[in-house]
Amino acid sequence: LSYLWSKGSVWGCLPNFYTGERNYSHNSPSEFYSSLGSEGFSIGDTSGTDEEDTDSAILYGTLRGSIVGLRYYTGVVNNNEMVALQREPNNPYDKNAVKVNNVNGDQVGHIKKELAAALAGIMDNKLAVVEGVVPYGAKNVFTMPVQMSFWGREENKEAVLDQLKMHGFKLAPPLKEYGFGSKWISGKNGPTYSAPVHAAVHLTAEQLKSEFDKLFEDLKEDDKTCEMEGAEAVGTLLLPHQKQALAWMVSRENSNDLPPFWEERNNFYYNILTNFAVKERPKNVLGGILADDMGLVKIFTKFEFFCTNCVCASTFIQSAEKKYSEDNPRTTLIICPLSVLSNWIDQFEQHTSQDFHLNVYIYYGSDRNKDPAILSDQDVVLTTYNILATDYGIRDDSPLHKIKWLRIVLDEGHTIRNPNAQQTKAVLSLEAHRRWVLTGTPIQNSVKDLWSLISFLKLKPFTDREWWHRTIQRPVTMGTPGGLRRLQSLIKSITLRRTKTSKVKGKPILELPERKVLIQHVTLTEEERQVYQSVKKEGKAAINRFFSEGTVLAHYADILGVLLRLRQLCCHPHLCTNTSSSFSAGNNTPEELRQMLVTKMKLVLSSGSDEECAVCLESLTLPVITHCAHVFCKPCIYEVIRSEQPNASCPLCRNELRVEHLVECPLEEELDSSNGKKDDQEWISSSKINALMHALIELRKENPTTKCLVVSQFTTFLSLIENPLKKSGFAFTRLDGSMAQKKRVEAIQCFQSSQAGSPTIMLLSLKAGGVGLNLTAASRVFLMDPAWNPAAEDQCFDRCHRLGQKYNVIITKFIVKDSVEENMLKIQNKKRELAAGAFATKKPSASEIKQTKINEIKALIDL
DNA sequence: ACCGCCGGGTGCC
DNA sequence: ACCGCCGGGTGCC
Repeated sequence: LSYLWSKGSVWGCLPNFYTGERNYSHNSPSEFYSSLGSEGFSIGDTSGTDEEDTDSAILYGTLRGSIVGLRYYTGVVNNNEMVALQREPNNPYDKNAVKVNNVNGDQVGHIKKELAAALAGIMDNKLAVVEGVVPYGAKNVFTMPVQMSFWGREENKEAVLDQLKMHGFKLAPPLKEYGFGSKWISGKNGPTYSAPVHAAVHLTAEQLKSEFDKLFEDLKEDDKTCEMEGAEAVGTLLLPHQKQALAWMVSRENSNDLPPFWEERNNFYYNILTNFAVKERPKNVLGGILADDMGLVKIFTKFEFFCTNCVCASTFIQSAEKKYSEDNPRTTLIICPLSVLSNWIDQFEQHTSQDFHLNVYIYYGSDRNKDPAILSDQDVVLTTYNILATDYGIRDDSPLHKIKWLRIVLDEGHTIRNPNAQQTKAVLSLEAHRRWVLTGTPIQNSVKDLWSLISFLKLKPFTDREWWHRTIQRPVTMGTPGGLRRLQSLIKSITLRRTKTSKVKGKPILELPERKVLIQHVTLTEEERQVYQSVKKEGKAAINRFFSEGTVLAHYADILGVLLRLRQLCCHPHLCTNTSSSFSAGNNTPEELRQMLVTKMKLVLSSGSDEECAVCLESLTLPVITHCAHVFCKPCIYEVIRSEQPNASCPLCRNELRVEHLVECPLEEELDSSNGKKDDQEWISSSKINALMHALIELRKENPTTKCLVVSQFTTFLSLIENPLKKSGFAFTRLDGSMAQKKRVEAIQCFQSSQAGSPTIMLLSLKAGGVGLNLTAASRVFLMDPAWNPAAEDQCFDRCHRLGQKYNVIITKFIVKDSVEENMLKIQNKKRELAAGAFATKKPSASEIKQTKINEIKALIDL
């Protein structure tokens, strides 16, 4: 039958199939694996094809086949061992070739050609994923049997069965025990049935979520309760749970244990999930995951750890006599989001003493030194995910990828949870002896989120997505018995989890005072209301027009602009100075067009709406704007253009896309929406300022030493608030994103001081500083304007509601009645519900994200 | 004998 | 591979 196949006559209905002209790429098994159902997928495509949706795959059935040509290859397998089936379209003898690899990636043989002819089309068209297990006969010299399972989406099932039938094959119903343990049900297929059953019952999202919550909390931490003193060189006192963490981390870095799921059996090392065996002892991860939601503890612990283990491992302090080399590197690479970079810098500065000094190089900014020799001569190199991805992605000159590091620390490690994001690829291709992940939320949406982290830790065999998926992810999401237990034992062996509610020896490690959130409604004056209503009326009319024209997405930036102006008007009339609307789309000069696009991009970036890149679905790396006014990461959109050439189109609106049309954001400028300050304008108050001042003065009467944070997203608003603070004699300080590092540290120290006369108020911009920012001197927070994302608010509140807070924390949110702010509160609540119930639900596609945003816009402006 | 049968050479895709 | 397949040697009983 195979000749029919290769002539393509049977497949006339499938375009571009086996014409012999197509360029096949050598997909690795994992690439193939992850791309199930993704052929033809394009972002923004609403046809329903879902990227990488391996979760919804069902088992079509199984088929027994044979692996031939064993004697030509070195790869060996055991009975019941899993094998990977991989297409080999460029095989000179048979373009249908399917090769068989063992878990280690060594080739075992090929699928017999008649069967390969049937599989090739199924695999190339991604109609099904075919997985193999060698049931027995592993010692055979020339051939061995292989039990294959076919997985795919429901709608492809018929096509798969048809194609197999055409080649004279028929699937047998699934074997229940497939892929688990060694209990194989006979080698015979028995009678065949026309309708294979689905393999397992799915857990409900709720069940999964509760199982998952338990996953981390149930860990028996017997081995994680030894304490260890910090190195003398670091003269900081450690709390008991910090000492425990330190001891655990040091032991992890010097671990001799077998990695999880490996056992020693008569001089071989067996992986009990895949049944793979090797002679050499598999290395354990030297490192692990610190899933710790206590920002401060985290900062200190990681620093203490760093220094202490440098001493313990004799890799640093006594290093003067030691020769560094590729095998004995010196440098720890720390990668973090930009928002916490300054915390790390602070930490290193604060802990530098005469006795203990680290060479820290901050690999950031356009003048960063790209000489690998310089970098590998540091003790610490600090950089951000964006810098790493930029170096790695666009030009091919990433010095960070030319060095084998002593240790890599990923701060906020969940940043890399998307395996397709540039940042993730850049991180996964770094080399190091020891690896750490710091994250408060190792699992954000589903088990999938863990793969990048596990892969980063180089835990075999999970670095290959096929084995991760077959042994962990699918058993968990399909609710296969034991699946969760597997995941739990994996997590347990490499993770230290401490939360605010964790207990050590029966005692909570942290007892935090209460935290209360109050909402204070504010009514605008008649005058303010008039301005607000007129701007709203105008904006609503424009947005209505966009809806009726169907151009909402094209005017996304304009709409954010309208909402921004309304939010500003709720705070103070002077915030809304940039009233020049960009609705006009006349015949502009290229320079005017460029300026307009830059303005739009800045608007999107500064609107506080947490824009994501629709390609990688992460926050924007090196934002660029297209001619159609959509903003993406530069590496992401370049990739889109490259892969779709010569005629690339915008992932969001399908308009023409060209590299030369992309406009970059002028870098590192302060992205404040309220530019063009008008200092000459006479100061006036506003309803919100009045409400704030009233509250502050009342508070001062009650207790003059109480310290407050006054938080806003608009730094200009903070400036306007300075005036009445001065007039009423308040001592205050200020912290916002535009301040130089030194000034920030000063402001924080000054505010945290308990000395008489120290400032009682800090004007704080919502996103200033990262998780590590410690403002526990404050026990009151006034949030002047609501944020789009409730998590941003919570993170801000946690800056004072954390270890070290002695008083109950009261947070007051000012919300203007009958305004966009009230609607924002509703959306916040929805987001909270969504976040709580979102576990195991599918990640929304780019178009779904935009649709959600459109719905939000409607709700916000009362449409 | 344009067969059958024998036994040696050979062997993935 | 203790197979299948190939192609050369061979040929009544």
